[in-house]
Amino acid sequence: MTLSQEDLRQRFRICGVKVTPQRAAIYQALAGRADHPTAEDLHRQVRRRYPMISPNTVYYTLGVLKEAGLVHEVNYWHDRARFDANINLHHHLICLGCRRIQDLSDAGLDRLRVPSRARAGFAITGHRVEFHGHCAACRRLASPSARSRKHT
Amino acid sequence: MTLSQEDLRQRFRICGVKVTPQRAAIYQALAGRADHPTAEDLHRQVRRRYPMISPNTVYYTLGVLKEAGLVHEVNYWHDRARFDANINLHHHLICLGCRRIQDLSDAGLDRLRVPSRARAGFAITGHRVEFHGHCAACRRLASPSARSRKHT
DNA sequence: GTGTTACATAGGAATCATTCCTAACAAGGA
DNA sequence: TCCTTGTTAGGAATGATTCCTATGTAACAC
Repeated sequence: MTLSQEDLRQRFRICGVKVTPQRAAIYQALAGRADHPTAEDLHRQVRRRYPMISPNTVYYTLGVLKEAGLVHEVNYWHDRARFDANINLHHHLICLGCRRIQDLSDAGLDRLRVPSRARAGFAITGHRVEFHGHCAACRRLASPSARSRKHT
Repeated sequence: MTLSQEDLRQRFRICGVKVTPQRAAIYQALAGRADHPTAEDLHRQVRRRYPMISPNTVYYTLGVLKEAGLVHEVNYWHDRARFDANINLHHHLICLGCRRIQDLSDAGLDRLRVPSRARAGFAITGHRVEFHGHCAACRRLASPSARSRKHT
């Protein structure tokens, strides 16, 4: 899903993000893919057009775009593995403030189904719902600046 | 939720995992917490009892327990950040074989709610559903050994 | 036009979670 | 007791990401 240069400029302008050739290339590369590439994937791809582009610029740019809401990071907290001894089906409340993860059990959520035509040959073995928001403690602080700059 | 030593032994035996003091301590530490600690968190905690325990042992043990199904890793693919230019609410089909992530749009899933009493003061701002399974391509391979040893 | 400011970029070093490698160790069976 | 196999600790290696810094560049005054 490639964008016209003009659409891209406008989209960036609305979000207050300066347009540069590198940024446009990174965004276009991401928008043109149906999967969910890593920074390295994007770097490899963009490098074909801009051989001098550094991984650094890709990371920096993705940070800027994320901050501006133009792109999303698919996997929150990719930075460290987190473990759980509760192996029963359950779901998670993820606090965007303190990054803590609480368990949530809900029979309704356990029963989710999606129409098979939407799954395109995908054989589903399990699922999990994650809710994002702010826990009681973080809401009490009520300071918007408390939202960590990292990871959304 | 601490376990009696006997319960733990039995649980491990059922899954074919050898019991050692370190393993018991790591599992108990994990089972005793309501949040979802990292390997480092667990190491710090277990170290109070076993000052000589190495981070390495914690990683190795968590790997063994995960393999045996005694613990779960909460965040799949924590190892790399993955990005998405599609900022509309949508959900994901995650292939456990090739680790690819497909988008899934479904109005029903967009409307999920959980009973407020289950949320315990948590203010929800968004949610996302992830389905795990095997994509058409990986099913065609149909080789159970294709499931990567890493990351479940 | 020139200076100033602010942000972009590239390159290299640094960080840090995780894995790899290896040697010492422990338990169970022959 | 010897062998085998899996466990542990320590240290080195890896690799994604961040930090630091110098240079580049665009906009904006002066």
